[in-house]
Amino acid sequence: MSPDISAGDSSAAADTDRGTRHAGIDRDDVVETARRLVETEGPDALTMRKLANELGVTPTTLYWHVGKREDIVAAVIERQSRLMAVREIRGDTAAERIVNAAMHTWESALAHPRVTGLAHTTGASAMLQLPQEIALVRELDAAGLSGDDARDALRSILATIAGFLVLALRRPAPDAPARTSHEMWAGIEVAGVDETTRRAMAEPADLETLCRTSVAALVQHWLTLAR
Amino acid sequence: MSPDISAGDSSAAADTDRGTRHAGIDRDDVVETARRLVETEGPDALTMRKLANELGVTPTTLYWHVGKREDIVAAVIERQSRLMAVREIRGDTAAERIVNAAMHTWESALAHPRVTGLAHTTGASAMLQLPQEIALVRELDAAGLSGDDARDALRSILATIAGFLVLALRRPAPDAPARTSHEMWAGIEVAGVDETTRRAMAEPADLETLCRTSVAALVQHWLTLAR
DNA sequence: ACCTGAACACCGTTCAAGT
DNA sequence: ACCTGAACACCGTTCAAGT
Repeated sequence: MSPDISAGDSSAAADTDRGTRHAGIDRDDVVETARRLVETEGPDALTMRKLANELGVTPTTLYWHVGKREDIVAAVIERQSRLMAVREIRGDTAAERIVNAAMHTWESALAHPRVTGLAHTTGASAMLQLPQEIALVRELDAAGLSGDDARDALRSILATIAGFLVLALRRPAPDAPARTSHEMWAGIEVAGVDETTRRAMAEPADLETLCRTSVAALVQHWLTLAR
Repeated sequence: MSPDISAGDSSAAADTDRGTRHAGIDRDDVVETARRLVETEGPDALTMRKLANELGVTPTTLYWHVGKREDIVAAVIERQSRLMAVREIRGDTAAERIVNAAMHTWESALAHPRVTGLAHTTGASAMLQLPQEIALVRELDAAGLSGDDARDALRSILATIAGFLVLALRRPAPDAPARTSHEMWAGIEVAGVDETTRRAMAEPADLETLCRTSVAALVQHWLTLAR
């Protein structure tokens, strides 16, 4: 759509022979353009031809500068992880600070849903949120959790957040029927379950609140192992 | 690979004019063959041409009997969910029975990793595990959790299990580098983190044990709202 | 060193046509 | 009613060739 060929805000690499046989594109331009493409149009829009078109080059050029699509995806995620700043951690008690640090991964994921989705389908979410993960480990350590206990607590907390993120980032295809859990409960009859319970099941949950509550419960559990 | 054209154990639909212009295929054959294809070769192997080939027909025929690929996927998952029997729930206390019921979703997912993976990428995991979900709600109800509290407890528990399943089902491409969290921790230096902690982070976790522990902690939390 | 053109082996989907 | 053949608009990737 946008005829904007130049690759944005990278400081160096000015207009060296633009328009000649050399496009003047470097690896950084490819990765950043790919990242923007994902962020604005979603993971499916990241095709070699579309990306090449955006840069004003041929798909083959991408292979020379970066590599195959998988490599471009990895580079995009690594770049995005550096763009996501680690926010200041607040809280008076150790538990509060841990929950706060944990919810930072939730927030930064929701702030970039499409890149997060890409990372998720590629199995590279760990790479994307490594900085937040480190910050979280520091808080666990400060609370007296170290070694294997710290690792188990970390994995437990992050797995739970990841599970909620899957639910939160699911953008339903506008036509498709009954995919979410509460939609399915709306259309069934179940024996042995209270009717008010069944109706509650048919309502969507407040995922953010529920995620925080769940994480808090886990933190409370893991802190019993501290010191 | 296998030259087995006939579509297995569906009772009706015998050999009506096999080999003529009518292939004698019906909707059930398509869905079951698709399901087996996913189970043996994974979600990526489910292409219209490959599935048609397996059935000895043309891709277009699939559109007549079932519909587009998305429809076939939905039918496969719905069929698989009926194939997965709900196992008996054990446990002396209410908490034990809830954890046991919850872990049934973990086990049945791991028993069919490829179909689960397909359901996961399609956002249809809820459809796949609806029977186990209902069984779990019955246990929550029996423990004195009903209405909104039961719903929140259910979503919390299932999200956590889903998060762990994502980790457990991730089959790493044989070449790809450092994708998992512990692999990344092996290759970095971090200030402010204990060295023994860092080494612990570089070790993989026992996901099943950790999942059960986490679910148990959540159950303990939610049961405080019971009655 | 950097980039193009053409080609290969795939996809999902549609549509007219056959029996 | 059931199925085929041909075609369209896409994919990722490779490879020889150009400047």
